[in-house]
Amino acid sequence: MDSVYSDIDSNSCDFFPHTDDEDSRGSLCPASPDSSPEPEQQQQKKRRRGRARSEATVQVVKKNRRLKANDRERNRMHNLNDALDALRGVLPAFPDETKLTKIETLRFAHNYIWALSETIRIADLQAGKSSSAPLLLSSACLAEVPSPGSDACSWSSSRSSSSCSPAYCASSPGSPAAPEDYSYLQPDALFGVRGFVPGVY
DNA sequence: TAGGCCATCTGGTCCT
DNA sequence: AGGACCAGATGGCCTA
Repeated sequence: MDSVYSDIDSNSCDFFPHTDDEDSRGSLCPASPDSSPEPEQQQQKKRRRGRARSEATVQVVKKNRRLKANDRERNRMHNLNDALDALRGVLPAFPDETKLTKIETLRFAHNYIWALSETIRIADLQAGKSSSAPLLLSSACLAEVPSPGSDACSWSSSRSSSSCSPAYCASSPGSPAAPEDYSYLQPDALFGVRGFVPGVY
């Protein structure tokens, strides 16, 4: 097995066995700040030693760096997927138990949060309380969420629907359903996430 | 077989 | 300088 750094070890300074491309060659062996100026011949010698890495070694070093970056990127995406799984875990389950896709999960979560907020708001109104208080989700409100399985409503899942679709009206969304009932809290109604056709579920 | 979803790789950009 | 983040490309798998 050929050592990645064999070339470096034999040709560059021991303190900076470093890895970079052509641009950084000049910094391979920095002179100590307090060192007095050296003869031109010695300086040239050092420059030559710093320059002596082969092209193949540079390629190998770059490849290693790429592999490392790939590994980090993989871990990053795994973390992202773990977070999505956690999010799926706290959302109401679908009747057919099929796993939500990533985009479906995000849209469902968005709608779910909106619906829970609506629930709180309506509950507050019905209780004769002021609705000016900030909306906070509580376990009592979560208990309002009915079990899955009802008529589906549908909304366009197109990306251009950010302005008026209930799914995207986060601050003060227009109600996707009659404000007096809670049917919109049911999973099917929450999304249209799968482009559900009414009556299919 | 086409289309959707996904994982991975990759190069660019931004941030610390 | 190195890591995080992002978006495009690519190929595999699955389903209608």
